[in-house]
Amino acid sequence: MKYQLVKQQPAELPDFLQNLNPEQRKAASTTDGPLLIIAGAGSGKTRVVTFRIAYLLEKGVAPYTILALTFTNKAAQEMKERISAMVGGNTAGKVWAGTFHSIFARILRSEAEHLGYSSSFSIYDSDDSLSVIRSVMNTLGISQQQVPPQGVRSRISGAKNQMIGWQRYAAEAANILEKQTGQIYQEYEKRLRTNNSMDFDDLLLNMIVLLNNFPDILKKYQERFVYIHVDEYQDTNRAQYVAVKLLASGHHNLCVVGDDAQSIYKWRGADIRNILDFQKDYADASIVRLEQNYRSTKTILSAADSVISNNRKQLAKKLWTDNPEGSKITILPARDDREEADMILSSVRSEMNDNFLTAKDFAILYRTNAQSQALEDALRRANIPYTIVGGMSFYKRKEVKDTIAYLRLLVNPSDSESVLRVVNEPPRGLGQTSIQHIKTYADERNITIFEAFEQGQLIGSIQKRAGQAAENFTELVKRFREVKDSLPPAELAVRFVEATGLLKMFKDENTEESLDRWNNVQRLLSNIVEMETREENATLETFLQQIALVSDTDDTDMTQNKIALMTMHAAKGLEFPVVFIAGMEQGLFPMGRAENNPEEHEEERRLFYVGITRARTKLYLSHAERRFKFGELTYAQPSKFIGEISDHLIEYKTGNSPYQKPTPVKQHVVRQQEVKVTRTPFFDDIPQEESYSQIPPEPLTNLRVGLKVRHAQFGVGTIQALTGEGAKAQALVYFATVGKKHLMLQYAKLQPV
DNA sequence: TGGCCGAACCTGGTG
DNA sequence: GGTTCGGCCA
Repeated sequence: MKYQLVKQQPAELPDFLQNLNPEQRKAASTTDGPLLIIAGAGSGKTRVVTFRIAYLLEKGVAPYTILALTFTNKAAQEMKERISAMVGGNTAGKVWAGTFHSIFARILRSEAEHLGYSSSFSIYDSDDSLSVIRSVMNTLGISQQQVPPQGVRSRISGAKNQMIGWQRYAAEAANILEKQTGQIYQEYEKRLRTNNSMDFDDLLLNMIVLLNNFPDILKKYQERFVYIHVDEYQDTNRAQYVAVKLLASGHHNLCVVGDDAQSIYKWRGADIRNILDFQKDYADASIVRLEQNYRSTKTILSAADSVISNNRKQLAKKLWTDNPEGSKITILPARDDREEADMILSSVRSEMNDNFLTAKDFAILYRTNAQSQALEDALRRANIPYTIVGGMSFYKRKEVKDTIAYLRLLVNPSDSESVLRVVNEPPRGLGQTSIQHIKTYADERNITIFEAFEQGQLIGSIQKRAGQAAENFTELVKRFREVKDSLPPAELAVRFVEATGLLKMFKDENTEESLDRWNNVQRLLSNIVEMETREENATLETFLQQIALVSDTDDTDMTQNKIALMTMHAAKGLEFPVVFIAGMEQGLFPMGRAENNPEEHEEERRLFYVGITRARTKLYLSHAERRFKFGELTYAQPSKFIGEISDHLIEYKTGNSPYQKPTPVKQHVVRQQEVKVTRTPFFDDIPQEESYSQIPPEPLTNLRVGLKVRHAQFGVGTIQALTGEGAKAQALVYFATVGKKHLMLQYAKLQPV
């Protein structure tokens, strides 16, 4: 069988393709024409795509004619690194590999004039969009109580992802809410235009407008991108689908990779039909199925399979593995979120000791970011290193956003959002009233806010002092705009931010919080310095574009020896030896609102499938009888998803918690399955501190499992386990030279390295 | 104008 | 539990 396949393939296939299995090899070497790779979880998808690109490069294809689109920066990063490792950084660096948003932003940046933007357009993130929407609603006199701005934003974004403009949206509006949304949508678009700004959705939409309206440009990019790859194709939305189709209709060499079972982004417009209908769209498409899983044990894979088989819509495929049976899936039933965290930690501890694992071998996954709190507390108390992927983003902090807004002012004078954001930060004596008058003044004369500020003293409706303050502000910005191109970006940014008084304000306030903010601003500024050393022709514009498109999911360093905490969404594409999925409860996972909606319910199930298949050797599922939500104690039943896993794959860890069952809480307000009480009664009843912790105390040394240490005789090794106390304390250390050694700490004198 | 306080929202996930 | 917004007062 193997022989025959080798014979079928032309002999000139490079050696490195021999490292792939027959299907993988077929996928990597089928370079011409449309190709659909259905890649099950853990089937070596990224490997195949990178091998394919390496193969193309090997064949002499020019790197800058290869386009690879991903959804996350992380995926793009990984792809670039792997290609680099195979063909060298020089060639790899020229491949167009990046997220849809970043690649399109790059193209739009250079073609901006065609669309009536300047190339220094700002990119608004969802918070920026939201504040524009709020401001629009104020102008239109639409109450934010009656019409939640968040909902407006998601409806507008949804429309944009379906490529529905405000005209059509307004025309098709079926109820008052949609009519109002249409109104806001129209004004919102106008604002972004005059601000010379695009939101995330515009990056996709404007790309399509560009390709549709300018045949020359379409031709240019169709010719440039000879080989196009799209990762996670099941997650593409309408706009992405159309853009890809336009680009690929030149050379028809479109390779899409995806797994319908891992489609978890319907809520942001992903259309699963894009992958289901690929063969209809591209009649001559080849299809390759990657069904061998190299990641997980048979147990984990069967569990994933038994869960996903409850979904109806699926592409035919059957994952299998040669990996061992592995141990059963362990359920951790906890009384509350705190005990859940402790049970997870004690499992971490015993896995570390029994199987010589270190922190980086573990991931704790959850449905909502809010769940990280209890887990973090426990990890901190136990002194176990951890890292949070995603969550409250550094770039979403107020002080960081303010700094970014200041920097945007230097490059994009039309960006009124940014002007208004920082004009009184630090306080410059320009309150809401004055600003409202200046806005009116600007509207009447059809000038930008910034221009109105420049004429501050001429504005009759505001006080002299406010007018002066407005002018001073513009002077400050203009002073730095003038020197913008003669200073290196980092120096420009540092001096400008210094001059704004933002840093001084935080210093003067001198509270823990304000110093923290000061630090964050410094951290952002040092990012510019870093970029400057990394890229030769770095400008403030490129910096702003880069940070507009990064999320915190991306810049977490997963190589550090830390336990990773993240949502299951953020975990897609990753794998860990041991995975915990926390919060397996009805109403939390699956989420409450998915309960009565079959489609959403199936999406939740696919998310669970993604979560399960992150695990290589061991999976734990935990649930709590009650947990804090919005500062309130809520009760829930274990998730029905647990019941979808075949019984023989599961074992229960019995609740052997030494702490006493708390006295029943008084005054329940019962609604369906949930019981809510206020926080106080429950916590007053039980001792606050570690009395019920199952975690053994930390050894009193600076040594930790996972730590690299030097031994006089054996050299450098890694601590696999620590046992005993005082004079009996022992470490199990793995040395590259001599293998595992049990060492008495009082004699061995291990030095951390 | 700006600071303080309570109310109301939030948390469903990403670029 | 945190954050943001709006109202009230100095």
